[in-house]
Amino acid sequence: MRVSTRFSDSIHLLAFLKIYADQRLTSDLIASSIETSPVVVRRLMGKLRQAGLITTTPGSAQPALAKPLDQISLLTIFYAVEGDKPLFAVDPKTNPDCIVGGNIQTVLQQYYQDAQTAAEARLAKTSLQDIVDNILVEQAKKEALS
Amino acid sequence: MRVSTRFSDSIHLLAFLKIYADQRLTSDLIASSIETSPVVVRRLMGKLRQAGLITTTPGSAQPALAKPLDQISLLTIFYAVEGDKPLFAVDPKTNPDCIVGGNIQTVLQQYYQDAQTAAEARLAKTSLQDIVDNILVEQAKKEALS
DNA sequence: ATCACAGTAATTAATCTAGTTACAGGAGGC
DNA sequence: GCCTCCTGTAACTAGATTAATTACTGTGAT
Repeated sequence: MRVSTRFSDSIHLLAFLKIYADQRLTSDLIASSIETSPVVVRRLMGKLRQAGLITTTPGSAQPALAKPLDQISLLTIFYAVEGDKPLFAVDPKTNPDCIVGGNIQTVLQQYYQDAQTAAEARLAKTSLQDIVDNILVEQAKKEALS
Repeated sequence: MRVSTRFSDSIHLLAFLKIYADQRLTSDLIASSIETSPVVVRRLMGKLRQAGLITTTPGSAQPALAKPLDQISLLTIFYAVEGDKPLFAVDPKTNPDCIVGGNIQTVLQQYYQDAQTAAEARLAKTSLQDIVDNILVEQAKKEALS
């Protein structure tokens, strides 16, 4: 698994805050939707809070989105919870006395960065609003069938 | 680390086969350039052979590229050694009875795939020829300075 | 004061990667 | 044939990362 489910779970969490805004948003309730533990949820919320995406109140179950949905992109969320690690890793330890080993890192770095940037540009195009909209559409489809 | 150094090391290995084609290409020699063990090199070569990128002879140190350099893209190599796993993981276990948990996987799947496809398109644009050319250019720069 | 909850550290278990050891079998020289 | 060097692989080990769990401190509301 390349990128941990932290990213996926964080999107889930933020969408949950919006769609169930009328509920008491305890970490327990959120955890039951993600099917994880409340501690994992609180840790995720900690990262999202540090990134300025949500506000929380210690002791009180009232997390809230800090920005409008359409101003939170998937890329913003990605950086909040996973952004410190590159998607593609360059082997940092190769033989500097070899023509290949001595130059491969420099060469790969640029191509890897290009590929990562292309993926990030895609993530930047999608907002949490798109995610929430799509979730509601999918839900409506299900209900139409039942 | 998202993508293991297998990818990076495989590119290294293939470039090495080209640049040092005049040497006895034992797994030991290649390993000394990547700074890993000969077994790791032979395992990588196994995957590259299965993918049709190189030919090898059991018992004899003569691995060779199976295609022209410009017909091997970074994407081909990526698939050969890492291609079975997505770059972004969707949490497979969420609560189906929740509007978010029940639909998030379907929704994220598409966006994740788009991001991965964008990265892959970038990798497809670069060939092993580009890598080898760049390595030789970098090496020439170093030699010019000394 | 009490109760429900957030925030967070520490530990555990599962998974993945890379490295190592070990060994079976092919290639080629003698 | 036999010896040596090599590939191909399996099995095991060590380290890193993730997610889950336990346990605790401290806040907010009643």
